[in-house]
Amino acid sequence: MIDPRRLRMEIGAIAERLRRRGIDLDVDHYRALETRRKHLQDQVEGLRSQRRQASKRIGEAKAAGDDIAPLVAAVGDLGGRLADAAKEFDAVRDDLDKFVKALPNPPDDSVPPGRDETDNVELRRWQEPSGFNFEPRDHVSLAGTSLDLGAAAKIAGSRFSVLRGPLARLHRAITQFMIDTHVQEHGYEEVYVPYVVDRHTLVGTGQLPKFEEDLFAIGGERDQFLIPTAEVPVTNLVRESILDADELPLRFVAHTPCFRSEAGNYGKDTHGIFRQHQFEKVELVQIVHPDESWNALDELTAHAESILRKLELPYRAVALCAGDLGFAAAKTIDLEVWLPAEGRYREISSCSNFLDFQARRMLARYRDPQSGRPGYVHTLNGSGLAVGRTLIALLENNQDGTSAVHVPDALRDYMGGSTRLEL
RNA sequence: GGAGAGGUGGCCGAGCGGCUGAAGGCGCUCCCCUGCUAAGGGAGUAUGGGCUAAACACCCAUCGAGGGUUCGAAUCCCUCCCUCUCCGCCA
Repeated sequence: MIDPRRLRMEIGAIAERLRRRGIDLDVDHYRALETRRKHLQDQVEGLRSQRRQASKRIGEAKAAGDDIAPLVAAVGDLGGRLADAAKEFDAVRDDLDKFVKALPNPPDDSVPPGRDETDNVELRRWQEPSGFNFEPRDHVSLAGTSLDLGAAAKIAGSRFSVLRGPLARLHRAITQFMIDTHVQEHGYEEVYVPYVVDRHTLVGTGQLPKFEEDLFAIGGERDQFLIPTAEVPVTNLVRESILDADELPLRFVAHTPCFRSEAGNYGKDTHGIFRQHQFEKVELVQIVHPDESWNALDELTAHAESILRKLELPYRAVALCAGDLGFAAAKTIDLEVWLPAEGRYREISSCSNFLDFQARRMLARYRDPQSGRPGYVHTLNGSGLAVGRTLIALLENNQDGTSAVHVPDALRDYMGGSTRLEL
């Protein structure tokens, strides 16, 4: 959430920055709401103050044994006027709140301009894709009977998958390897969290109120949703709290399934398991001091990159342009892995700095030891990595023209010592 | 799912419908005293919002959440949520 005070004072500048995202902020609408808010708040608080004084006097008169009837009469319809004004004020405040909560995070100045992914800027590459002296097969072909999309469709519908035997094991091995690496080498604390969250939690990280159609609602009596990413429950761990400055940074790693309805993505990536309604992800989340978040973004991105390197997967890092940025992010670095069958790089991790945007929504603060006052923390997260997509990348990059794929050294211990996976 | 108890400030814990943003204690911060330690004395110590260039002051809100009664609600009524104990069921 954008700081309401800054919005009030520098709406023009903020509108300018949001324009980089392709957002046209309705400044007049905002100003009108804000003017009414100011007026009504003044009125409501004034009336409440009056009521308080009057009630206090009645109390004192009563204690003194005086007749309170005239005093009560003098209050008149103050209660009624207050109720009317309060109702109006609440409505305006709710409108304003909705308006502000629907505004995305303004891009950081370092974010490249552009409208969509074609304007993203490549930052670096690691290992050029190795050529094959045969036509590379895609992951569906390589997986063979270990990937049963038909069975998944039968029991759940499209965009779900069933993995069997060696493929299921590889999927699990990848997950364990990633968690262990982040815990042992990068200093993250492993957390296990609910896969179901309530509305309030999703507002905290920014999925709601704007993107409800992308989520899986539990339905029935319960106003709950399946998590679209571990970011949601894990970041909300610090919701409505004031942390000691020396507790920071908090670094969490969580492995969870992720559920996305992705209503707007029909017809996109329909082949194989690249884009699914349910997928697994190992997620990195950091809660940091506001001075540290840009450093933390570099570090977190490097942590995710180290997984790709250990798995010997060619990748590149890309800075998302302003128009391609997610709602809550001030800046995002995507990691894209090389997929030989597609002959291009595809997203496998997305590392973002949200600054205080989520913290403000969540009321996640820390105590500044200097001033003694609470300040908002900064939050970050990144996939480290998406498990299903890592699986795809491993199959496709490690094929050798046979029915088997090579298992990288990093995974060998997790695969019972196997160097090759027979599919 | 059934029965009961309870949700108050960082924690513990009071709180006749009015003077309670909230007693008291603990903790924490600062100061004094003390030749060290222990003890002691004093002051301070919620969050959000408004106002402000900003701060102070001031104003408003908040005692699980939401409604209601009342001139006035932490205190009364209703609904919901959560925690704990016992029983049942169960990975």
